[in-house]
Amino acid sequence: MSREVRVRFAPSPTGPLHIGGVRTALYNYLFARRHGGKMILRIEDTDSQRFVPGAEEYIIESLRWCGIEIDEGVGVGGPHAPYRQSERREIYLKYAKQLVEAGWAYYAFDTPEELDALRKEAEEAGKTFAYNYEVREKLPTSLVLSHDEVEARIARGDQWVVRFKMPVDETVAMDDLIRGHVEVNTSTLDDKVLYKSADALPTYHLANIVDDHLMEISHVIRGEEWLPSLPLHYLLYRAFGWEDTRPEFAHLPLLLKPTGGGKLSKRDGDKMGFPVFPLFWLSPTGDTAHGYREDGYLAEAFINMLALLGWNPGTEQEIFSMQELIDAFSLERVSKAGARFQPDKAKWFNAQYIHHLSDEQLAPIIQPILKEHGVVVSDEQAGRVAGIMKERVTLTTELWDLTSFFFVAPTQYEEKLAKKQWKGDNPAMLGKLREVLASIDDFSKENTEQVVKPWIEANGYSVGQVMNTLRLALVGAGKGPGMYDVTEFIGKEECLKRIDNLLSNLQPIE
RNA sequence: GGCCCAUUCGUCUAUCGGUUAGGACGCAAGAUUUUCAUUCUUGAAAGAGCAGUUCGACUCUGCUAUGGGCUGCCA
Repeated sequence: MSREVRVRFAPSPTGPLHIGGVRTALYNYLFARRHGGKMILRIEDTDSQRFVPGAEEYIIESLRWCGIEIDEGVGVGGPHAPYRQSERREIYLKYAKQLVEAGWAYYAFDTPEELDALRKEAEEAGKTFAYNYEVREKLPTSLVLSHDEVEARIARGDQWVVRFKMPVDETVAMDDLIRGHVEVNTSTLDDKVLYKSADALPTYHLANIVDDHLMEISHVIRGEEWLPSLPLHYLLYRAFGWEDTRPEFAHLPLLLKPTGGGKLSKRDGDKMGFPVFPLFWLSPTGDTAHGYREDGYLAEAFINMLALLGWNPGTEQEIFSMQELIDAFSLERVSKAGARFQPDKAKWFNAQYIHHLSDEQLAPIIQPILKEHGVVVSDEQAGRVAGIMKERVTLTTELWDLTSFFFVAPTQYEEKLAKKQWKGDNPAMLGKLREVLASIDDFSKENTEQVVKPWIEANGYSVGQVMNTLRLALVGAGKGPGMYDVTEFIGKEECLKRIDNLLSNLQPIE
């Protein structure tokens, strides 16, 4: 009885995919994988006005980065190709006509300008204009025009649209996998446009139902903003006679702004200082937007964070690999209420992931950053440095500031630390420490510590005093790992050089 | 305005009629520490309101309030 699970992610290429869209794609993907089904990518480019070049490529690259694999669709092909709606035009016209012939839809000849005027008029009268059963027979449609007149108008090139003839006073009973049973009376609905002659393309509603049917989609998992059009979609399945294979629906809660009201929008990111897009975006008009990838997030952490925004496993586990998400995912555990997006939590997830990376995994992440700053070292060395510092990394973009002193001697000294350490006996003490270090042959951190520690005690210094003065010389600032990690990595020669630098370049404070 | 959806700590959430309402982020305090971090411990912090149903409601029902979505020849 249960058929093959086939889900689709169907974005419209009107700009970069934002994280709400990524989450929708992710839930579709998890559901498909969980049930051994197929994930389809369909591009819904039925709005010729809002098409943005590059958006489709951006969407595909984003999904790839996130690890969301497409089984069938744009970029991969498949048995139902083409998967771009603009390449399926003839299909929709045929179905639109079928609906008109069966009496489920009609031609309407109003112009957009005329409708705008009607809306304005209604608004001034304190009402809302709705193109519905109350007004459709007063407007120039095939419902009132003679057959010949309709034919003549079409033949002479008048612009027309096909509208759905919404039934009057009927209850549509629907079931949603997340929200349960929902009922709506059709009299509250209007006659939606299904097809427009102006660009010979369908609107979302028609294209969506036709393609989901043709592509044998079993489950439609999409954002809650589509819930209001679900009755229309149910009715369309009925009008086409496809009710027996109508997919099941699941409407996901929306992602809300971190503060204030409303759903997360594309502009929030730069305004509030966090990315709303997976990848950096450069629009054809030159506008740019931050992306998680370029801002230093790991795809796995990003996905983990997104997965838990609106879904939870019912256990206290928080860190999930993609495979673990697949194994644990179910639509029943998706919450109903909108989820406020929390940038801080995204950072926390990222830090967790970075902390658990091995030196070998860290190397390819830090290498490009080092190269950018002209540092050429082996993967082994790069990984080692990243490994030493990873516990204080939240975003990979911080890696350079955190590790630069391993490769580059300080050129200036942090005032706060200098004030605290570069006074009293400390300059003299550092001079003596230099001699001690100069006498050491094995600069491994264990050995250095073995030599220096007794020396500190024997001379009555405190560990903090010695280490922080040394830190001033080697790092130049009050940050970084244990000093023996630093001495070992930079080596004896560099170590002594940096001490000499400090000794000869900075006047003691006081 | 109309229609629809939702409502547990500041935020993400657990709970599916009987719990000291649990966890996580963030916040605060303490411990560790060689700086910065990390880590650990502890703490503050919640059932929108009002009626019902019930021996008993966070959980079920209704109303109100609040939030959100839709109301385009956009998706």
